[in-house]
Amino acid sequence: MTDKKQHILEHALELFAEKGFEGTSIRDLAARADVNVAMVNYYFGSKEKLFEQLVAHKAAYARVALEELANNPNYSEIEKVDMIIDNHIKKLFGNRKFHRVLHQELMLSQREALQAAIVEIIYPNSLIMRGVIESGMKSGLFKKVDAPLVIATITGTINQVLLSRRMCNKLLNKDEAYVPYDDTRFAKRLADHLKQMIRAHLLK
Amino acid sequence: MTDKKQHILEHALELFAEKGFEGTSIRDLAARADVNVAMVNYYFGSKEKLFEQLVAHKAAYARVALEELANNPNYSEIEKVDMIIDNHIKKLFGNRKFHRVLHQELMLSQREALQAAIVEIIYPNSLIMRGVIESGMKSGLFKKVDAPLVIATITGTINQVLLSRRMCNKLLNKDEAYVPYDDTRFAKRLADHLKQMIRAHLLK
Amino acid sequence: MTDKKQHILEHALELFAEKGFEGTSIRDLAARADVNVAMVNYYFGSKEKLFEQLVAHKAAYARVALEELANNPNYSEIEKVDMIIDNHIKKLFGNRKFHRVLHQELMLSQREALQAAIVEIIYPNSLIMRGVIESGMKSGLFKKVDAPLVIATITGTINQVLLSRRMCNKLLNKDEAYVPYDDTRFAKRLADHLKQMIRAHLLK
Amino acid sequence: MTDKKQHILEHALELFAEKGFEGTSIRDLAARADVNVAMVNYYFGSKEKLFEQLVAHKAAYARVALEELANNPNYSEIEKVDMIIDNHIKKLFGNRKFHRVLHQELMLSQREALQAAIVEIIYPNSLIMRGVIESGMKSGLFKKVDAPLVIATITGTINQVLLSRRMCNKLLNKDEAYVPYDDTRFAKRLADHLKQMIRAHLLK
DNA sequence: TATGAATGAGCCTTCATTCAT
DNA sequence: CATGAATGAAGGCTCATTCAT
Repeated sequence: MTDKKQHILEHALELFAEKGFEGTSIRDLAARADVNVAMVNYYFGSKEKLFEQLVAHKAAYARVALEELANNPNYSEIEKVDMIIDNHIKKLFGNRKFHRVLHQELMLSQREALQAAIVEIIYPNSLIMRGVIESGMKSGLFKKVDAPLVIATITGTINQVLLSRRMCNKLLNKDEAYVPYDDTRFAKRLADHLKQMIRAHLLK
Repeated sequence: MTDKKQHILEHALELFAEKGFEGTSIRDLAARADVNVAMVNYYFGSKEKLFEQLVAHKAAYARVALEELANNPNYSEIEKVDMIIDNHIKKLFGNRKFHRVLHQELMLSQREALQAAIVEIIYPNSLIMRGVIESGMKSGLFKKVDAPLVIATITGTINQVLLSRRMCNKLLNKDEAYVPYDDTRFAKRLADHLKQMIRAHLLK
Repeated sequence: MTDKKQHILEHALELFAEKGFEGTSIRDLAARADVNVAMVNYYFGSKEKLFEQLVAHKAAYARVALEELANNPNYSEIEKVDMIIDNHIKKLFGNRKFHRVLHQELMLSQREALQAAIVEIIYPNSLIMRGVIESGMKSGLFKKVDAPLVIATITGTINQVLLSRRMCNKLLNKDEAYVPYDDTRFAKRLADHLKQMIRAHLLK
Repeated sequence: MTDKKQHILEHALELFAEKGFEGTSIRDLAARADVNVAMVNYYFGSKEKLFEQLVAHKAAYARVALEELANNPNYSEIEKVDMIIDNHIKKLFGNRKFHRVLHQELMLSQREALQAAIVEIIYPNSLIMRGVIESGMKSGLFKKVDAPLVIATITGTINQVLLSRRMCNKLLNKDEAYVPYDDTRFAKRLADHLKQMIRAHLLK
C-alpha cells in the first residue's frame, strides 16, 4: 500500500472515531489528510469502501495471535487468563480509536456486510479465551462457569472504560482533561481488577 | 405532551438506534412517523433539539427507585448488589434502543452538551451502586475492591451483550434470528453469571 | 378598518421598510405585531395582498391636495414652487418608511400591477408641480426650462437624502447615529437649498 | 477570474436588479446562468458572498479617473462640474442594473457590512465633486452654496430617472416601451438640464 | 372571529461522486 | 497518476398558506 493511502487511512480513522461514519465528510477527511477531495474516490472508490478498507487494514493488528499463548503448555490456564487480560488491555488501549469505530458500526443496523466482517475480527479472540476457560474447566482447575459471559465480562469491562473517556473519567472521579488510556497505572489498575475478579470467579 | 410529539419521539428513537443521529435524516424520520417533514421542526425546532428532547423524555425511566433499594435497611449489601444487577438488566433490556442511542452519542466527541446530559442520566445509577459496594466494604462484609471498576464490570458486561445483537449471538453460538433480549432465560443466565462472579469477587 | 388590521399594517410598514418585501416573513410580522401568524392571511388573504392593502391604505396621505395650492390665485408661481418644496419635504420626511417601501417596489420589475398603482400615487403630485411650472413659463415669470426634469430634481434630491440614512449621513459628515429626518433644521436646510437652486433656475 | 464566474456574476446582476437580493433564489440564478445550483456555492461560497463579489467586481468601474479630472488645472471649476455631470450620467446609465442593485441594498437596514462597502464605492465620487465645488467657492467663481446638497441634487436627479423606468416614462410622457437609457438624446437632455440648473445655482 | 396545528413547496447549502485534463 | 471543475441528490430548515375547531 502506498504511503498516501496509509496517510489517508490514518487520518480517516481519527475522524471516524471522533465523528462517526456519517458525521465525517470526504471534505473533512481530505482537509485533515491534506489531499484533494477526489483522491479518496480515486484511491478507494467510495467513502464506504474507504471505510471497509480501513477496517480490513487495521484489522491486521487484531489478528496477532493469542493462539500461541493458548497452545503453550508451559502456562497454566489461570496464567493464560491473566496474560490474555493484560494482552487485551494493551491492545485495545493502543488501538482505541479503531476500536471505537468498530463498535460504532456494530451498534448500528446498517452496512450489515461490514458488521459481519467486524464480528469476524473480534470473534477469534473470544474463541481463544473460550478455549482456555473450557480447558481450565475440563482440567478441574476452574469451576463450572458460563464461559461466553466470562468473556463478555472481560471485553465488556474494558470497553466500558474505553469507549467513552467522559464516562470513564466521571466514574473514576477524574477531571475532564485526564486521559486514562495514556496512563500505565490505570491500565495496571484495570488489569488487576479484572484478574482478581476473574480468578475469584474461576478458581476453585 | 401531545400524542403526535410522542409518536414522533417513539419513531425517532427507533431510527436513531438503527442508523445513528447523523445517519437519520428528518425526511427518514418524517416518513417513518408518517408526518410532514416540517412537523419535526414545528414541534422540536431542529433535529438536534428533537434528539435532546428524546433524551430528556426517555431519561425519565432511568430515575426509578434504585435509591430506595440502596437505602433499605432490610437488605444486606450483597442482597442489594443482586437486586441492582437484576434491576439493571431488566431496565436496560427493556430500553435497549434508547440505551444504544445514548452509547452512540457517548462514543463520539461531538455535541458535547448532549454528552454531558447523557452522563448525568447514567452516572447517578453508578453512584448508588458505588454507595452499596463501599458500604459493604466498610461493614466488613466485602473485601477491599476497586468499586468504580466493579461498576464498570456490571454495566460493561450488560452492555457487551446488549449493544450488538450480532456479536452477542455469535458469542452465545446462537443463530442470527435469535433475540436474546426478549428471552427471559437469557436475562436470568446473565444475571446469574454476574451475581455469581460479583459475589465471588466481593464476599470475604 | 378594524384596529387590529391597522395595527398589523403599521408594523408591516416598518418591517417592509427595514427588510424589504421578500426579506419580511409573515412570522416576523406576526411576532412584531404580536398576533397569530394565521391572522395575516385571515385578514388580508395573503402576504402580497397585505402589501397591496398597505400601499392602498397609506396612499391616502399622498392624495391630500397640492391641488388647492396650485389653483390658489393669491400666490405667484414662484411662491407656489416654494410651498410645494416645503410641503413635499414635510410629507416625505413624515412618511419616509412608506416612501422607502414604494421605492423598493418601484425599482424591481416584479408585481407590475402594484408598480402601476404606485406610479398613480406618486405621479399626481408631479403633475401639479408641472402645472405650476408651465404656468410660470407661460406667464413669463419663469425661463423656458425642462419641466419634467425640474420635477425630477425636486423629488430626486429629496429622495437622495431620504432613502438611505447611511448615505445621507456620510454626505453630510454626520456620525451614523444621526437621524436627519427628525431634525427640523435639516429639513429647513434642504428646503433652502432646493428653493434657492430652483429659483435661480426658473426665475428670469 | 474564470469565464464561468464572470458568466454567473453577469446573470446574477440581472436577476438582483429585477427581483432584489432576497427575491432572487440560487435556483433562479443557476437556471438563468445555465449552471448547476451547486456551482454558485462552489465558486462563491454562499449567495451573500456572491453578492459581495458582484459588488466588489463591478465597483471597479466606479474608480475611473474622476480624480484626474478634478485635479486637472486646465479646466475651470464650472467646466469641471459640467464634465462631472456628463461623466456621471454616462457611467450610471451604462451600469444602471448594477446601480439599481446597490440602491436596493442601501435602502434596507440588513446586511450592514455590505452597505458600508457600497457607501465606500459611491462616496469617493461625492467627495471629488465636493472638492470641485468648494474649490469654486474659494476661488470666488461660485456663490456660497450647500455643497453636499448640490451633490445630492446631481446624483438624486439622475437616480430619479434611472431607478424606475416606469416612473421616468410617466414623467416624460413616454409610452411604456420607451427605454430612455439607451437614447443618447435623453442623456443629453438630462445633462443639459442639470448643467443649466447647477450653473444658475453656482455661478455668481 | 380567531388560532394552534399542519402542510407542500421552496429555501440555501453540503454531500459523495464523476469527469476532463 | 493526480486534480480542479462540475453535478445531481439530499441535507436541515423556513416559507406562505390552509384547515379544523
